[in-house]
Amino acid sequence: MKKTHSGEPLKRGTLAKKLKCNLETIRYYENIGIMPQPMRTPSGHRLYSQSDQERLRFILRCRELGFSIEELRKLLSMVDSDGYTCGEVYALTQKYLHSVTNKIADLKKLERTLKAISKECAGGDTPDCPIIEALYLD
Amino acid sequence: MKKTHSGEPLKRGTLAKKLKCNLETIRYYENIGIMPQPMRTPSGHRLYSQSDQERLRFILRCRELGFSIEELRKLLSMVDSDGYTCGEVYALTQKYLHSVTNKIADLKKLERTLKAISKECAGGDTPDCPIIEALYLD
DNA sequence: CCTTGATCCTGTAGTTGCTACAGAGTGTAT
DNA sequence: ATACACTCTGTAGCAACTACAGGATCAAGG
Repeated sequence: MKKTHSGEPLKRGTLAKKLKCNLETIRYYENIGIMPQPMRTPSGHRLYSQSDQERLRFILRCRELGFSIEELRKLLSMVDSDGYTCGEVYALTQKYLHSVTNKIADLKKLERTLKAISKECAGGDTPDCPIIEALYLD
Repeated sequence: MKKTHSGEPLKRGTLAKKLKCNLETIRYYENIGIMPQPMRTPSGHRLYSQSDQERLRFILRCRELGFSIEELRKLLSMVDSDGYTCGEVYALTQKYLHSVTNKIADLKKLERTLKAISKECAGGDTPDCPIIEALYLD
């Protein structure tokens, strides 16, 4: 058992466990170019530095917040160029926030519809369910 | 120009236009077995009967409501067996309604987070955006 | 030192729910 | 007759992963 100092480079599996993501996801992010090619041990195993780890955490957080990979790419290119301004990031975030707000509205409408069509139906043993009818008929 | 009586079987393209879905989607639903194999003209063109049309509309509506294909399969198998009870349909609907309600809650949380991290940021010309920092740092 | 089992490597195929082609065969309007 | 729209088939592509196969390498126990 090796003692792990924090700040030490980690292998793929260890990093995946630490950040609670799938092992293959990390390689996937490398393939699509949003994670850098990490250092390798002499035998070819990947080694993720502290800053690699931070970048992955950033990516995972953004994904968790629901940013698409393309939106993430934009965000990352701002970060990478180090030439972003607050305004640019704000604009991207607001645009995304907007889509989230819209999605909520859509889902609420859907919720209302589902509640409405299932209200008639107490869930008894009878066939001729009003839910099916609501969906099936004109 | 041929006069179209309502109730007449339609070809794929016409049905797609009528129900406002993509042409290929109909064939896809046939391939995965949720639409029946329709009649064919002597030369092999698909012809959709009135009941085919109703079934497709049912499918499209359920999809629009966000039911997954698997959930839809269950719903359809109930309809097809004609042996469903109100209770079964109700259970499926409630389960799905639950997932919708959860999704709304998740998105609202996300909305709050996005608003919170973008509040600090007025959108000026300065680098060092608090949004990036909120996502990047520990 | 050697073996065993965990971990790593690569490339590729599968997932969901479509959508879009290519290349060939029809249908229809003028 | 010819042009053009439509249809047919199988297959490939999309997002964003996830899972595999078949092989190399590493770490720990005996």
